[in-house]
Amino acid sequence: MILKSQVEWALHCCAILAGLPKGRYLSTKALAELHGLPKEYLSKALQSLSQASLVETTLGPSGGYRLAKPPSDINFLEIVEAVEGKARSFTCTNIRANNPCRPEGYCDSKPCAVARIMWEADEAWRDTLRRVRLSDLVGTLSEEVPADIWRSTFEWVLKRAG
Amino acid sequence: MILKSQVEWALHCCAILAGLPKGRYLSTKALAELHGLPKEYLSKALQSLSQASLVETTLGPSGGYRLAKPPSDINFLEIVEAVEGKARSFTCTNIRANNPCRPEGYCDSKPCAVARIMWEADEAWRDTLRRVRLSDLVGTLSEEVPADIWRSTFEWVLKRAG
DNA sequence: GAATTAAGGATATATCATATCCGAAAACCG
DNA sequence: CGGTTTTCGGATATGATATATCCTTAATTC
Ligand code: FES
Ligand code: FES
Repeated sequence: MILKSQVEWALHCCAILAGLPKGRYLSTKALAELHGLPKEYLSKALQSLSQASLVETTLGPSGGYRLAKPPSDINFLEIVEAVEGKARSFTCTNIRANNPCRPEGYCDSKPCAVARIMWEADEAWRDTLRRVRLSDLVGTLSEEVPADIWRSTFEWVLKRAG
Repeated sequence: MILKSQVEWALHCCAILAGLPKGRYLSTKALAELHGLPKEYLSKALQSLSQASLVETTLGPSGGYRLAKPPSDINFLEIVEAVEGKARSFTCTNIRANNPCRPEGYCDSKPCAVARIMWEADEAWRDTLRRVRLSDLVGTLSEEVPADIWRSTFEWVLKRAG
């Protein structure tokens, strides 16, 4: 069970977009160059964010992506689910129904106890991600990333933002 | 990100093994038949449990598997990790290092804030699984599974336990 | 000695992640 | 208007992993 690398890409891209001045857009090309990623494939991740209404786009030169909501209104789970899907990590194939001792046509009233526990763990994972806002991440990064790198990065970004 | 179906198989098999009388073994063949699973492939999952020292085996006719510890000493996480591996679900490929604004040879002092949050969520998932013991599962099942099915299942099992 | 079993290696297949390419439509710019 | 730049979606190729089967070996029972 391994998350796709798109998750890392999407989260980092959102962190950059969160630092854009109001109304400006940043292109896939710039985001790919900044993170050293394949432009075409990163584009798929950004499309997922777009379909989830987390980012807005505009076409043409000076086009690209910007956040659709303020960073304090976006949490980690939304971003992760946008690229990874909302499906639970554990899927029950109902193997208990294969028990030869069951009466013919017996129907379970509840989901299996095993599945319920696995889903509870899944929910704990989602809860943790739901509690972290994109603005929290930006706050942490601005403290931890050395000031000169932080500043020059956004200079680099602004030079390319349409 | 999806767990393998072996996880469901392993958990259900452990629940059955937990109900075996002390010292008895149950074969792969019986476990596969009881759950309607491919014997050869289920065998791989049981081998994983064996390598994790969760179950013990013996060869020959009347051989098979039994728990290596009492059900109250085995938690869900041990079983899940035995078949699924202990690797974290999020892997950081350190894309921040590709930032062209970084000074040559700059070295990060901490793991990336993004990765730390994803790992925290992963840990919440593991914590939930760690807190549920195999004996808890057996307790729940014995309450929820209709008494006649529960009883006839273990009669079925005992008939095949070596 | 014959039958049964777990263990492990080799292999085949299906599904999914990763990656690239192309054409269409929209926006900007001269 | 025409050329350029951009997102978007579809098609396709490749690699890794999950799923599944087969076969050999060694241990155990009878
Ligand atoms: S039958 Fe699917 S988890 Fe129990
Ligand atoms: S560089 Fe990997 S999560 Fe930030």
